[in-house]
Amino acid sequence: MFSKACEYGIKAAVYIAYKSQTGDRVGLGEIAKEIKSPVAFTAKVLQQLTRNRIVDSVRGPTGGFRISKEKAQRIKLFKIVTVIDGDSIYNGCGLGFRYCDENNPCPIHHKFIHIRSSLKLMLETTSLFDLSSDINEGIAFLKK
Amino acid sequence: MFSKACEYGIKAAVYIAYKSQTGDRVGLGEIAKEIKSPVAFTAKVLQQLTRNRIVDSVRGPTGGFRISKEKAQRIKLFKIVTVIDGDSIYNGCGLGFRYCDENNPCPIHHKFIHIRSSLKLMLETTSLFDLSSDINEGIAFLKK
DNA sequence: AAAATTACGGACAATTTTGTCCTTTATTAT
DNA sequence: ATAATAAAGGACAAAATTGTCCGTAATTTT
Repeated sequence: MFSKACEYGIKAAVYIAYKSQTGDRVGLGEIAKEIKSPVAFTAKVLQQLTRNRIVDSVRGPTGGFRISKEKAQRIKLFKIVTVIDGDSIYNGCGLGFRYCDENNPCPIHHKFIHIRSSLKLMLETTSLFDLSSDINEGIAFLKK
Repeated sequence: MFSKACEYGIKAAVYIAYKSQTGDRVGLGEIAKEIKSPVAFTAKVLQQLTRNRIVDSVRGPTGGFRISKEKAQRIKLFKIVTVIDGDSIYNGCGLGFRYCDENNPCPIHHKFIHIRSSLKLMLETTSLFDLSSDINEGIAFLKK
């Protein structure tokens, strides 16, 4: 479904949002450990998120990553997925055709359209804040 | 969503089902040309479909691939996808966790469960016959 | 000012996926 | 029987994705 990079990106962002509640920043090392991801690779993904202003980073001691509560509420999964994986998951044709639409549908176009739009809607309506709250309340987990 | 191999597999199977209506077999060359896929790579995919008895192949002159009408009605997309890509699309966790379920959900588990199950249902209920009929009637296309 | 810490960024390596080439095997037509 | 045809299958190659290493830049502490 999503690339590994995107999976790490989502997990990292959720963890950062979760830890940012106390106000202080989280370091790369802690993030990678908590979401069980390769450190250097996670660093690359976080760079993407930083460049796209999804997370906010500061170098040096006491530095690290952070996402304000307001931002966590505003940023939706949609944004992260689009930045890392592009729009093909929710916009692309199920069979990979470049030009596939209502007027020129591939064989599975109509079967797929509902699934893709509900996926898109879910991504568009799920905020980092929603997800980090679930971690907070012990409803969801980032490990195991 | 699906791998390239799986996309080619679905297209090839639909085309074979479509051409099998007249009774005669289709060769690899024609299939690859019609679905615009790399010939040798498509051959590998067709071998998988053949080994799993999704299509039926015969070597030598007048040989080629075929799918009987009965089989086209019986074979669902689900089978093809599972054989080529495995079950991770409809069974796997959205964030790639090995153990993610109702009792130990990842942050997006509940958001995803509906999408995954409707994808699975769609794959389970769409037969090759359905798809090839649409080609037949000019409702859907395999090219462009 | 110097040292320590942490993200940034470039280059490189491993793995997986995608794609090619060529020989072998089965089948049919001559 | 022999030649021709078409799929099967193994080995190899290219590209994309995933992952590592190491020096640089920014920031804070001493």
